[in-house]
Parts: sequence; structure tokens; C-alpha cells
Amino acid sequence: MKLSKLFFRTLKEVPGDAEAISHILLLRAGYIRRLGSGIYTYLPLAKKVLLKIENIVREEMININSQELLLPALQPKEIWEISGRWKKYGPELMRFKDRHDKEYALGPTHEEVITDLINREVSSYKQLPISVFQIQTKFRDEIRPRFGLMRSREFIMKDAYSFHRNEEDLDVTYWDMFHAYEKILNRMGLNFKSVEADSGAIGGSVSHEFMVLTPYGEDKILYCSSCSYAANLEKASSSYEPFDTRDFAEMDIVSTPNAKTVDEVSKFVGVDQKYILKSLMYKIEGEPTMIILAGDDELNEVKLKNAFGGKEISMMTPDEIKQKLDLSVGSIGPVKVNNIKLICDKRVCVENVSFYAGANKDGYHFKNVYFKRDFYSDNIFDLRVSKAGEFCPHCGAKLVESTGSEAGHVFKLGTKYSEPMKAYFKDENGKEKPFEMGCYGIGISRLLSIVVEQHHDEFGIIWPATLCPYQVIVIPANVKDENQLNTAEMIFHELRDRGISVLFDDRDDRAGVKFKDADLLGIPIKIIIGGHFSKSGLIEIKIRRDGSSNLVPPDEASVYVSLKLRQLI
RNA sequence: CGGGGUGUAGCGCAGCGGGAGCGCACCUGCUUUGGGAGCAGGGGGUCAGAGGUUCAAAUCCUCUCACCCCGACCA
Repeated sequence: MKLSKLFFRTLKEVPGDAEAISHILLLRAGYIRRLGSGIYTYLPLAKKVLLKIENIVREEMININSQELLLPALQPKEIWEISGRWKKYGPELMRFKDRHDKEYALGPTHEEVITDLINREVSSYKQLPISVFQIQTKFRDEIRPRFGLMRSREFIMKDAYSFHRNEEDLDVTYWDMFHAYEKILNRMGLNFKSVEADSGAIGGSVSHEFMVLTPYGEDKILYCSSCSYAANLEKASSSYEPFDTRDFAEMDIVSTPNAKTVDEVSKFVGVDQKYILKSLMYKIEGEPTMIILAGDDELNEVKLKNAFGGKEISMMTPDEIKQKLDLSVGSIGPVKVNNIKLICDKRVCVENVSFYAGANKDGYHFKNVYFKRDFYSDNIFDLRVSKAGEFCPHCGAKLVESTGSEAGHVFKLGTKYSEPMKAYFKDENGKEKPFEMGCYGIGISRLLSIVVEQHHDEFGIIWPATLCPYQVIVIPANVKDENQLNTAEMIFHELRDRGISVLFDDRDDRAGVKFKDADLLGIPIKIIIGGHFSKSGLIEIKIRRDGSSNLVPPDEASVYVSLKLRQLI
């Protein structure tokens, strides 16, 4: 491809609304352009990279016997009503009416469509398992699109679905997918962690997210500095330094005027925050419930919700607490409350530890409050937000926190969709059973961004050799020098004939401009025919990633480059 | 949806009652040619839109629209 003919343009200045480095570089290098909020055009360079991403994904899917198909993006309302998600999915679902006033959604995901299809086509256990995938544009009416391609309203995704006769069979495919995802991300040269995740709106039991470590990620993860443990912050657990124990002392009431928060009480009585019990009032399915945590901990609402099977939970307002329970925030505590349900984080459920706790009387706290002796609950769960610096639940090494961006997500759905959609097959005994399902997504267009987040420097993008839009760029420093131009053209043709994808910078620009553009675009190898060539007849081959360069005779260029390319992969 | 902000040339911005400007990009010419060149000349605008105040509005007021940031939300 001659650069003079390539539909692209690089920008020196950064469009004001770009913040993430990947967004800035993809705009500056002429890969993407914004059409509206969260809507982007992929220019030819980006399309080439997308195809490479897709093909890596495609290969690994086919490797584990998943078959490619293409489902409709346009989906009638009815199918979403059967699964119950027309109501449940919320405003993120792009909806509209056609001219007959019939309602539709633009698919954000395809569980309904595929379950319906498989139900129609598959009726016997003999046809199972079956695994299918598609690469398609999806739509989500995101509350707030962000960071360019990282969170957009129209995006490209690979989603796969599998159907099984039982859980054991699902388990096999689930882990096949899991390992395929690892391979895919490794082939793209990404540094990532697979984490245990909350399954959120899609539902199901087991779920892992593939988090790529990036500064502009929207999720926080904790991972072990030693073993492979990693988890989404909302799911992470940890072990921690034990409390100091003390023999029982008599409980006492102390005046704590104007000390309401844990911090204030801690300062007033001169005791570390962790020895002050934090008592929070929540409504769980309407029932007022007191939640007890150590003072320096924060409640993890996701853990709370999961502990109660996904029931509706909400924090009570100070007014509600006053009206319904005649307690005021700042002096609430678990001691001597009989009519309120009590839930404890397991960290505070240890004997021989002396706590302070609200006395349920304005301006007073109890001291020497002991678990079991002074407060007790059967409802003991891990409810706290784990923190960096605490210890891995598997191996005990320190946990590290990082932000990450979700590149992929695998779920075991079980019968969450097949049951309500009455998607059944006949088992060996002729009995009707719902399909056991799994679903597996990878954000194709998001990966374009994620890869740039991890592969760039101050000069621009540095594509891994597996994803570059072109492998080599041939640069005659001065196109008016016929000797340079002819040699460059010869090398260009030779490389092309070897099946190497190559750009030829035939533009009548100064060398500096061409170098800057080549670096910005992120082409792995530059071949420069310029000053060195005119002096010594040697051409320069420069590697984008480390800036190293070598001088070789022109007729050895193509061999040298093919060799280098193999090393770069 | 709440809070904050911005809409002026393709991009980045200044101007904030009286001439629509600067830098980059673009076009022409000459020079230059190894890390985003120099000089000279040139084209490009419904100052987001509608209404209002004023002798006079990009500038002040009202409404609408679009976009961005923070938060709530989130396969």
C-alpha cells in the first residue's frame, strides 16, 4: 500500500475530549473518528487491526469446536418478554418502534435469540453438546460512554454460547473457553488476570472475567503477588492481621459527646478504629437489618446482596431509622437490640476481643463489648471490602490492587434462560430437561483500545506483530532522489512478493515527518533508504519496539525482515 | 437522573457590547530534505439553534439542542 493512497490522516493536536491514552493515539494516528457520543468510525487502519483481532479469536474458538454463525442484531420485543428481560434489563437496552408501532431491541447480547434457535433445532441429548459463536456489532444505551472504544454505545463483540445435557458437560466447555481466552489474550501480548467475578445482570453461578491491567480500567481488582489468585474487588476475599485479644472485662457505658463517626469515636476514646464496631442499617427485602463491621472496614454491598440470594437491599436513611426504630445514626450498636435482625461480618466474630459499640443512646457508647457475650448473630458472612496489603486467601502472600479493563467474561448460566424460555431436550430416558448453558464474551473493539493502552510509548502505538495493520513500512527519505526511490520501490515489491504486508511511504515529505508518522501508526519495522544508503549503499532497518537498528545491503533486506518478523511474534 | 462545564474555520483555542481572530491542517509558488521545515501568497465562518434586550449581540437574558467531566449504574 502506498501511503499517498492510504485513507488516513494523522493529527498533531489532540482532540479535546480524548482522555485515555488509547483514545488519544487512535485518534491522532488516524485509526478512528467519532461520529457521536460513544459512536466511532473505524478507518481502514483500524479495520485491519480489528480483522486480525477477530481472526485470532476465530481460530481459538474453532480450536475448541465452537461454530461460527450470525444472529440478528434486530430483535423483536416478544423474545425479550419471554425471558423477562424486557423489563429487567433496564434503560441500557436500545429500544424503538417500527412504523407499525411494533417494538424492537437492538441486541446488547444474544441469550434469548440463541436459546430460541437451539430450542427449535435441537431436541435430543444426542445432538449435545453444541457450541456456537458470532462476531457482531452490539448496542448498549450506556449511561455514560467513556474512554473512546473502551465503553461505547455501539461496539463489536464476539459472543459464544454453549448448550449441554448436564452440569459436568457444561464444566468441560466452560474451562475450554477459559483456556481459549487465555490463549487469545496471550497471542495479543496482553498482561492480564483472570478473576472470579460477580455474574451481575446476566446471572448464573460461576463466572470469570479477564481483566487487562490498564490505568484507565473501570474496575478494581486485587491479585496475589505470589500465586495466581485474583478477584474483582466486589468479590475478593482476604485474610488479615488478627485483633489483639483481651480477657473479659465488664461492659461499661461511656459518654461520647459529639462523637458519631467511627473516626470521631476512635479519637475520643483513644482506641484504634478497628476496635470500634461499625453498625449500619439496611433494609433487606423491606426488613430493617443491622450490619456489624469492624470500624476500619467498608461494607461490600455486592457481598451483602449475594449473601441474601440477590434480594433487594438498600441503605436506610437517618430519617427512616429515627422513625421506625427510634435510633439515631452515630450511636447505633448491636448490644441489647432484640427486635432487629443482626448480621455480622466474620472479621468481628471473634471471642476475647474488646470492642466499642454504639449504646443506642445519643452520646453514649459501650466499652468492653465482646462477641457472643454481648452480641451474637447466626448470620455471619464475609461482607467487607478487601484491601491491598492484606493477605491472599490461598497462599497468604500480600495482595496488590490494580485497575483493569474487562476484555472478556465467561459465565455458567445453568438453566437461567432455558427454564423460563422452555428450552428443553429429551435425555436418555426420554425425559424433558432444560439445557445447561454457558455464555462467553470478548470485546473485539474494546481490545483495539486495550492493546494500545498496554502497547505504546511517548511517540505512538507499538503494535504487537500479531495485530499490526502492516508489518513493515518502507521509507525513502527523499522521494526526489531517484536512486533512493527506486531502491525503496524494489524492496517494497520484494517484501510484498514474500507475503509481507508493507506500507510504502512515497509521500513528498521531509524524512522527519515520515518517521514521526511511522512511529505514531505503530508499524513494527521501518526500512529507511536515505543518507546511509546514499553514502554506503546500505539501508537501515529499525525496530519500533526497542528502537534498535541495523544496516544491511538492499538485496538482503527481505530475508532480514522476514527473520526479524518471526522473532517479534 | 443529580452536580459542573463547553459549543467561534477540518482540529486545538483566544475574543465576551461597535472591525471574526491566532496556531495547526489545507491550496499556490520558491527554497529545504534523517525526527512533525522556512519564506511569500491564498481559500475557508449562519460565532450550535430559536427567541428576546439594545442604535448595535459571538459577547447580555430566556429556551432548545449537542458534547465533555464527576457521581449514581454496568455484559
